[in-house]
Amino acid sequence: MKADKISELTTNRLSIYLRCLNDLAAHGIKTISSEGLAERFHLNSAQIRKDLAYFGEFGVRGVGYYVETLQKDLTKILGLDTEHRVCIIGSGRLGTALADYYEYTRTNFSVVALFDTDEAKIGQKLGNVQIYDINSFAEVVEKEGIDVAVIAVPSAHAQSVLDLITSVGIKAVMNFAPIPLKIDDEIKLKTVDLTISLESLSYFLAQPAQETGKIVKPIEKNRRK
Amino acid sequence: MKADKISELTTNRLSIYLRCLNDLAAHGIKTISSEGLAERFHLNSAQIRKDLAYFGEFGVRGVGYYVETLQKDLTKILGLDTEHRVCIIGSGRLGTALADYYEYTRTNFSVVALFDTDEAKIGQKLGNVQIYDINSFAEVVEKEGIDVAVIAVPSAHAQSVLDLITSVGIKAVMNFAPIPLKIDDEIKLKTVDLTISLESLSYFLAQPAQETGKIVKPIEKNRRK
DNA sequence: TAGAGATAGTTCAATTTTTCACAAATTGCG
DNA sequence: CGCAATTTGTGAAAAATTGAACTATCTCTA
Repeated sequence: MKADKISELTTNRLSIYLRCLNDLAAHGIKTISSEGLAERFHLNSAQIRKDLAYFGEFGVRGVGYYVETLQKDLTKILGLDTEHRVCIIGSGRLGTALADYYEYTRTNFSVVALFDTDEAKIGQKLGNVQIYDINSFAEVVEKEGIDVAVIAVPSAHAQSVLDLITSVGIKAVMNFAPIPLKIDDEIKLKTVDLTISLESLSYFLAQPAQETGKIVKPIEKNRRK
Repeated sequence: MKADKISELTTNRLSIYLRCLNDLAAHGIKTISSEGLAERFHLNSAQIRKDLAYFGEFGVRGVGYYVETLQKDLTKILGLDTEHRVCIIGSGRLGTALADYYEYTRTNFSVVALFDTDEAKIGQKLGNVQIYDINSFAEVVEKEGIDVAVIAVPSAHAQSVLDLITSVGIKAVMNFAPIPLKIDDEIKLKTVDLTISLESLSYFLAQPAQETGKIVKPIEKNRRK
């Protein structure tokens, strides 16, 4: 199949497939068909085949996919075989929790710096990660070879932090501030919005108990005061 | 407009609009047009109008939307005017960080219980939230009037925890375990996958520096061993 | 109070994403 | 070896989502 622009929905699913394969491998399973994968993990087999087909031919007709081989292929496709150095801007509750979390779940990303504006925090360490003054951002990024930034500051400061991040040439950014940010085309910004997630549940709970996502009465029209 | 099935993409955007309105209100702005909202927050004006139109007529032609009124309407639509009681299953790093985070960011959700299997943790308190034995799940849910559950356990246990949650009648679940879960139709499961988010950045960084999301060489075909 | 200007609500077209269904390829058995 | 059983990869249909264009409505000014 043509390897053109790949949708983010597709790459997100590749992440999921990889974790499913890890699970299968841990259970000693050697080969799996798309149908088998779909059944075990509540996925759609046609979608699995199509997603994989964007990147090459990994399967063997009549057999399925070799778990171990596909694991390796996906790892490579997702770039999980190269290391990245991450900084987190904002060493508040969320920032420190993230530093902790990412430290703990060993991945190819390692947190090498935290940044803050708070005099009381600057100079301290969280685990073995130094908290730096945000004013020294450019030089620390340079010195530490940082290529990924995580925004964990209050919404009001998120845009200016993003501008700072892009100004030093970092191209991959993860944002936890629940506000839309303006980005340049060449930047990859991934927003995780814990607020939306909760409000999504809130909306669901506010609906009369029927199927998910039905609405009943439209609210009456506003008029000029 | 017809108020039929509302897409989750739409309700997610309502959350975003609400935060934009909060921002505007904080700046003392009284009215805003869809175009104005779109420009300030990098959104699409047609989409804003359409999303809102699913729920009623909130705007005044020739004027726009009244910030304060629309805030109230969206708050109501999203069910943010009613309180919900949340439990978090898994009091490890992630679980405690989430308890902390949700406690801190005052919303209409309050964390009222943590659950764990670890004897050392059971009976302790995190802030003023009790850590309970997972074996007493049903009775604590009943006693505390819990209607929302958060899964913050390792992937391997996520499905059985979800089954437990649904067995006691909880309908809204937030899942942080990075594995696909099987759910009943009447349950609302919202997964936040911090792993996917990172791997998404990893994929981006693995691509040759062009536009976002291009792929270059398909991997060669597998053959039977 | 009539007309110009602004802007919401709606319809329709374009795009993206998912799903279906089938031809092509591979294996294993008789 | 040849045929039945599998299962992939893919083209095309269907569904969902987005975006643009149009119409209706409201305000304000003269």
